[in-house]
Amino acid sequence: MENKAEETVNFLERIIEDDLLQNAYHRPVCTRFPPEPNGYLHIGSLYAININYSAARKFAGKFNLRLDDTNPLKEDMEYVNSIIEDMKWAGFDPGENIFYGSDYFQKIYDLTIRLIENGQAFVCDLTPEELRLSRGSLTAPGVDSPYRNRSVEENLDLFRKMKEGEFLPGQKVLRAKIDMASPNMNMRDPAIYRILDATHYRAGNEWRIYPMYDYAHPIQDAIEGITHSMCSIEFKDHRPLYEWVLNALSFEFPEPPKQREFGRINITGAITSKRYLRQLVYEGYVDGWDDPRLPTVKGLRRRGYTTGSIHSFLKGIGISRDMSTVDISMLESCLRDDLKAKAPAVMAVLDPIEAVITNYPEGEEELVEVENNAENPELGTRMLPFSRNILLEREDFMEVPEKGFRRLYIGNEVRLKGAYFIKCVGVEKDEEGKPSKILCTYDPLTKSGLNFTERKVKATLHWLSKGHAIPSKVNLYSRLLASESIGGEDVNWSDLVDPASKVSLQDAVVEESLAGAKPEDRFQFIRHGYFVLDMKAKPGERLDFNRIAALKDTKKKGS
RNA sequence: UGGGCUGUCGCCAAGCGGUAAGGCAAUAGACUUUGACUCUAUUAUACGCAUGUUCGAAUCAUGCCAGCCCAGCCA
Repeated sequence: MENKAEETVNFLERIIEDDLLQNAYHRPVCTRFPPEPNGYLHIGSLYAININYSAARKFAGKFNLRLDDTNPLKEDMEYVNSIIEDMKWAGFDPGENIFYGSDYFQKIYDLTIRLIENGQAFVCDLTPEELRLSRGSLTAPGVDSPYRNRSVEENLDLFRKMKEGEFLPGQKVLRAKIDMASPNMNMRDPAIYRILDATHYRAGNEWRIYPMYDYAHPIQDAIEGITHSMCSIEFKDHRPLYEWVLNALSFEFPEPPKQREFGRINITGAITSKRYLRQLVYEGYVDGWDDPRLPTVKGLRRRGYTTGSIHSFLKGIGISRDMSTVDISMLESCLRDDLKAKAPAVMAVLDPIEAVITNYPEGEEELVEVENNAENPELGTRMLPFSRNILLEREDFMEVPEKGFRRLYIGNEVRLKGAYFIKCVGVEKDEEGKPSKILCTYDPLTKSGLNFTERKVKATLHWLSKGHAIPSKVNLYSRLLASESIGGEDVNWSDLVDPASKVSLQDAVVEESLAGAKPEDRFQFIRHGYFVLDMKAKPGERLDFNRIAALKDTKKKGS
C-alpha cells in the first residue's frame, strides 16, 4: 500500500516531472539556492532552500548553493560563512556544490560582448534621474533613450572603456535593447551592467563594472547547468527578462534553465524580511543575528528548535503560489513532537507557593526516584530530594475549587510526581488574604513504586523540595510555550530570569547535572514546555519589544 | 486607473469535471504518576461573489470583488 502523503508532489515538482517525461533536458535535474551574502539566513530562506533541495533529491538531481554576489557594496565574507554554516546545521548541506556568482564575471563579460555585437545591448549616457523619468510609469509607456541606436562599434568601445575605468559610476550604463513600451517594467530596456567603485569582498578590485541581478542570474543558472530555478513569486515579472537573456544567448546555452516561482511565507509574530532583520540587528534593537526573538536560523537554533522540527515544519506547511502566514503554533507543535521522547523532562516551579507536610518529620529528607522521560525508559531515572517543606505551583492550588478542578484544594488528595500522595488539610494566608502556605499530610504507604492501589487520585503535581530547589541558573530565555510568539510583545521570559521578580525554581538534581550538559541540549519542563541551555543570554536583561513592534509598524506605513 | 499573480474551515493545505484529504489551533470525552502526552469525537451542503456550459463544477467560460507584486545604475 502506498503512503499517500509521501507520494504527494507539489506543483513545482510536477513541472519537473513533466520535463523529465518529455526529456526536456539532456542533463540531470539541477536546482539551486542563490542567496546574496548580505545577511543571515532565516526561516523564509529555509523554506526556499527546502523547495530546491528537496526537488533535487526527489529526482536524483543536484543541488547548488550559489552565493549571488554581484553587488560589492552590500556583500561580505561574514555572511557567506554564516550561510554555509546555517545550511549545514539545518540539514541542507550543499557539500562540494558551493559556487560564487563573482566567479563568472569574466564569462558574463565575454557573453555580453556577443550580446552587444548582436545589437541587443547599448551603452546609455542617461543619468539615473533621466533614466527613471524616461522609463514611463505603470500606466504610461517609456520613451527610447537617445543613445539607443549607437552603432555596435561605438557600444563595444564604450563598454570596454566602462570596464577600463574611464567613466565614473552613474555616468554610463549598459542596457538591454528590448521594448520601452512593454507593460512589464522589467522589459523597458533594463540596465544590465553598471559601474561601481568598490572593492568586491572576493574579486577585489579586478572589476569596475558589475552585472545586474536580472542579467547575471539567468547566466549563472545556465553556466551551472541548472534545470529548474525556483524562486519566490515577486520574481514572476522578471521571468520574461530571464528568458529574454537566455534566448539572446541561446548560441551558448541550447537547453536553458527555466525559472518557476512559489509564494512567500510569513510566520505570525515574526519578522521575516531580511531588510528589517538587518535593521533590528544593526540598530541594536536585538543583541545580534542569533537573538532568540529573531526567526533567523541562528535565533531559532539558540531558541531551542531542532533540525528535525524545522524539517517537519517545512514539510508540513506545503508550498503554494500565494503568500501565506503560518501560525507559529505549527512550528512549536513540530518541536514538541520532535522532543517528546528525546529530551529529559524535569520539574520546574515557575510561580512557587510553599506546602508543609505536617506529618513528615522535621529535618528529615529522603531521595525518591523519578523517571527522566515517561515515554522513553532509555533516558533512565534520577534521584530527587524530598522533605517536609515543598514548593508547588501556585496555580495548582485553589482554596475554593471551581467545578472541574481536580488538583489541590482542602480535603483533596493528589500525587506528587515520583513521591507520595498528599492531602490538603489547611491553608495559611497573608495580610491581604492571599494563600501563603498550604498545609498537607502525606501517606507513607503511597510512595511511588510501591504500587499502592487502595485509593486513586485525580491529579499529579510537579514539586520541588524547598530546601534543595535552587533558583534557575540556566537561562530560561529560550523557554518555549505554546502561547509565546517569536518577536511578539506577549513574550515574558525575562521575568523568569529576573531575581527581582519571579524566580524559576527547578529540579535541583538536574541543575547539578547540567554541569556536563552541552549548550544545545534540550530539556522539557513537565507541563511548562521546553528550554535549552543558553550560555550567552544575560539573566535579567529586559529587551524592549515595543520598539521592535513600533519599527515594524513604521516600515509598513512608510512603504 | 497598465501588467502580473493569488483567493478551499481561525491558520497552513490536498484537490486538476464526478459529488470537499490531512496538519496546526479549538471544543467535548476517554485514558493518565500532572489537566502534559496519547486516543476518540466534533468543526466548510461548502470551495471570494455572480452568471453561464454540463447529467454533473471547487475544478471549464465570462463578468465582478478582494489581496499581493512591479516604475533600483538592489537582489
